[in-house]
Amino acid sequence: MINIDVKSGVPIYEQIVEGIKNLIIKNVLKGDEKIPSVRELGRKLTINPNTIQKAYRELEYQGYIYTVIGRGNFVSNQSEKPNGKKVTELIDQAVKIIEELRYLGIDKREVEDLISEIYVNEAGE
Amino acid sequence: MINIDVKSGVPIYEQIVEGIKNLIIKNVLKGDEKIPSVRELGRKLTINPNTIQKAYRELEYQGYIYTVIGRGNFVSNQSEKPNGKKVTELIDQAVKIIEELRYLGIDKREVEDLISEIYVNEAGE
Amino acid sequence: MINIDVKSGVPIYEQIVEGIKNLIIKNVLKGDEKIPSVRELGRKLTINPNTIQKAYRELEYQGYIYTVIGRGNFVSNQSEKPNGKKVTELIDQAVKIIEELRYLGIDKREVEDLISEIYVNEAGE
Amino acid sequence: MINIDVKSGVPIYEQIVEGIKNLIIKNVLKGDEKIPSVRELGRKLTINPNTIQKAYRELEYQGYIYTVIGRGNFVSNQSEKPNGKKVTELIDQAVKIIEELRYLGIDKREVEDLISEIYVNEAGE
DNA sequence: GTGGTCTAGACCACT
DNA sequence: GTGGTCTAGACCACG
Repeated sequence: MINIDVKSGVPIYEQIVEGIKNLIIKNVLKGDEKIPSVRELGRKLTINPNTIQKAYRELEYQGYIYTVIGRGNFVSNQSEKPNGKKVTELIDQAVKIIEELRYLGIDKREVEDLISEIYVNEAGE
Repeated sequence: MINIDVKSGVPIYEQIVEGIKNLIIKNVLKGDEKIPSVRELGRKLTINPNTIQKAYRELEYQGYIYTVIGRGNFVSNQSEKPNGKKVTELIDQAVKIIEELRYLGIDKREVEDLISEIYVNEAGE
Repeated sequence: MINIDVKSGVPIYEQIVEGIKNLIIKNVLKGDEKIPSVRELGRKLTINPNTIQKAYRELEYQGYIYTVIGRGNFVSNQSEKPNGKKVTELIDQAVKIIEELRYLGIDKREVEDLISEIYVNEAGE
Repeated sequence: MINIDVKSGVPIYEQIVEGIKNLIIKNVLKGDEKIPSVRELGRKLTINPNTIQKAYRELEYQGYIYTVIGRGNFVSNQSEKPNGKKVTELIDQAVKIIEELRYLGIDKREVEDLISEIYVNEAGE
């Protein structure tokens, strides 16, 4: 379910963070669902469990999962996540990227189409 | 014109890349305009010229500036920039961020307003 | 009467210790009063009796309850509790926390108000 | 400057966090001052640098230090620290401890004396 | 079996 | 030289 590219230069733990976050955002992993144990995922991806754990700890800090010692890691319920600062940061990032796209000749229409595609399933959740 | 924050955790050379790129995108620095020499910028920002050099090499690689040996570094003309891969990457990044914003409860309208703000000056350039 | 939050990261047995200790301190559970059996509390909180057992052993070690084999667990009388080391430890903890509060800008007045609130019912007990 | 007790049961990295935090709170380490590198402190305390780093990362999360890659770790300026949630948590902890002290027979006067001792140097900073 | 901590040792990126 | 990442392997606490 998660693809790791060790040659990409992106830290492995970060790829795992992005991968799991993506599964949560796409609603493949749902609230209170158990995610693989550090050892299990380590075996599957042939990655050291410590690296997985670093990823899981980061996900916990960001509010996407919670840990129950002795039982495993679970997806947080969205409603419990604190937003605020996080949203502001994301918006700043989005603005920077869209400004660059604009500079490179992508016009408003194309960007709006992108947005529409992302929000297309809005009713369906 | 460029603000460096050593405490941010972002590598200094990368902050310089982003800073200059931003000036180019915002059209403060125009095509074929000369940008400061590595030594000059190093003095101004009290940063090691090697770090500036690294940033300039990265900007050149990304197609934002070109170097004339013995004369200095200059802003590329937009038309000369290769798009393709770069645009695709940026779009991927944008999609990921907007998906996350959507997950965090930001609705379509708010994102569209953002886009409109960025593209507001489109005619005027 | 005791709230367990498995997501908090605090071991469950420790939450039970704190919960019961709190009921004793707040005088909800009084000296020589019987507390629920490990099985009974386990059923109520849907927690493994072994975990409750561990909590009770810890409470007994700390002097808050005593066990009569075959009869159950009972709240100790305050006068029977050994102080000394325990009090010293608690004071050390309190000092550390208040020093940190001071560093974070909380002034003496605010801390004193806190104390007053806690000791407000002193006469009435 | 920091005493580590490997037999205490308290994780080493946590003892380091507490130790450094204490030096900062007591103003022994001042704003923007460099703290020992992970390797240096590791050598001094004969502890693995990875463990030191874990402690430093935690201190960074808590806002007590900041890291400049390639240069080292530095004490944050107090004014830059965000408070809010942290203060509330500390107050909750303080209340619990003082309630327990009260139960164990420590009277209001003794606790107030403690506060006065902690705040005695207030003018001197 | 689960996560949490720790060590030893290695390699890389940043300045 | 500094921090950042990663591995391999070990031991402990929790439930």
